[in-house]
Amino acid sequence: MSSEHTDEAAGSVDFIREKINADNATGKFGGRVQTRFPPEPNGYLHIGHAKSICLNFGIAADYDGVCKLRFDDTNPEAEDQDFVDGIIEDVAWLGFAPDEVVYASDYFDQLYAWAESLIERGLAYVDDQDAETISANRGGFTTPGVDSPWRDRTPEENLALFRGMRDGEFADGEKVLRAKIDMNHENMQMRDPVLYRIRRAHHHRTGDQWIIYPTYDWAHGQSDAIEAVTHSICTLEFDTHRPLYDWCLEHLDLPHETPEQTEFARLNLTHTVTSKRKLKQLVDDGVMSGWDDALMPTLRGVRRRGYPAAAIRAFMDHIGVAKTNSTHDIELLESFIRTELNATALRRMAVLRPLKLIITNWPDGEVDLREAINNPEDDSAGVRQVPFGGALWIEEDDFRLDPPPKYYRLTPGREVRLRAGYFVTATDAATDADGNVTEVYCTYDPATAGGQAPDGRKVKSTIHWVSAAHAIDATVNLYNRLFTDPHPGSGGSDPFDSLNPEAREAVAAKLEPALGDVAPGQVVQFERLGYFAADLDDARVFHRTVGLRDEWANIQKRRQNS
RNA sequence: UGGCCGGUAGUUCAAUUGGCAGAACGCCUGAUUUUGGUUCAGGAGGUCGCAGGUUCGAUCCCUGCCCGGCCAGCCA
Repeated sequence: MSSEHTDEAAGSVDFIREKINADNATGKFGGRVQTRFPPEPNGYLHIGHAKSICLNFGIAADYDGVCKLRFDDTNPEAEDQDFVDGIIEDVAWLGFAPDEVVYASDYFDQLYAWAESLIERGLAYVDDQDAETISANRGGFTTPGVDSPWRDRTPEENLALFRGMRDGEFADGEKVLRAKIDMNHENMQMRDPVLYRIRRAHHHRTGDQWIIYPTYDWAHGQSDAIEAVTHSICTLEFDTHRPLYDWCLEHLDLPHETPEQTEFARLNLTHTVTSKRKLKQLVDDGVMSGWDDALMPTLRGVRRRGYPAAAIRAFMDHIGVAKTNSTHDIELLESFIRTELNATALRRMAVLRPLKLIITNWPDGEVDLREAINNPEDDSAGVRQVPFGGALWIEEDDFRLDPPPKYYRLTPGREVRLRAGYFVTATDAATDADGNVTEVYCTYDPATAGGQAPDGRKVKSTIHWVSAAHAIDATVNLYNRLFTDPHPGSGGSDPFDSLNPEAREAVAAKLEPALGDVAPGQVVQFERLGYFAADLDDARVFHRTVGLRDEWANIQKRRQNS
């Protein structure tokens, strides 16, 4: 069986695995473990779903069990095949292989048959009240509900009516099938919940075969039971549905042991939203170019953005699972992204805000090839040649006419290292009418080729550069927090009020020639700047995955605050 | 307003029948470094939601209260 989560550190497993261990100890499911990941195909998966995916597939792997991907497609109105295909893709991208891809709609026949059996047992009835009336008669938290006038129809009458619903004898919304439980139950879910409704909508899989569709409550537990799921793991908001989940299964003849539902807290992240509804709105409103916009917290979005699947998995492993409502700092996720990318990403040089640096004593027209290390964390990544000349692009930020305290970079009279190149000393700078630096002049020391002085003298900093004569032009998309509020929508506010107007910025960057060569989606480190992903479709576009930790930024922030 | 679920460093999670409150990320200091990155060493940071009670001893057990989340769709 497994190592990582079961025996490694007894007592440090999460409460769900603890429960599974307990079930295995009593032989409740004969030692069998089966889970499922059950998305509704009405949108694409987001980072919050990744927690559930890792949990369900992770548990199955840990216990040598089974985990299927099941589409909860009981509401045809919002669902479609594109979402199904996208979700299958996303799960695979995250690194999981479902034992099988199944659909709640596969079980429509069985679900229907079970509904008839419930009717025969006098436990369900057809209600003629309309939706508003049903809602009004449900009562409130402190007031009892009111029985429907149709609650006591005979099984025969109910059966005939239910078949009529199925056969198209009634209009949409004219009748529903309800469980007959208790209109006075303290749990609102138990006040005769709706089991079937009439909806003349085209279903992405069953087409027009059905005009009645089961509700979540009538479909979910039964689907679990049909598939022989043992541990049905869902999010906290289904907690009040658990008695209903159990009630349904209790009154049917099941092919397997009764599955048990366990709820855990969904993943929230600061400065973003993990709600399909809100993400859909961002797409519909045109704030995002699509579900796969690199700013979207969707799996497709973060993939375009360059988040490695392995880093997401490591993050999910780290945060664990509990019942405490929680919002993780998005910085924690980013630290996992950096850890993964630091080990794997090739280093390259790119200048995001180019400033011309002229080496005044460089031999006219000469081009030098400098050897640069591809990844200091990984010797096997090798080296590359980078062309060097008398005119270079350097980062605007790397030169100051008037350096603030603790500024180590280029400034008149100071010597710095050009990475893998030479030591240079700034001599002068040209400025425009507003005093902005337009060009910097320097001299280089030919004896420092490769970046080291034979006399052993040191420099305080190393800066990156790109040869002006060889630079590739590219668009680099910089991203900031999607929402300025760490908790968008907190305190009853409209989450969209805190949409960050500066969430994206595109700059015209200069890249070293080797960057002409990256594969679509490949993530590289632009030295001293961060990790950047080549766009999936356009080789001349890069997306900032995440910046490097930036101590200089911290120093400046501190100075500002003091 | 009733019920259910929660409340432990800034954040998220740990703490094996009641026994000196820990980790990760973030922050700070130092070392290393041809990335102000990485790595390494150290540091600051807690009224265990509050108040009572039981006990030699309570984050843990009991009672009351406070705060947060969820539930009154023919969404899932």
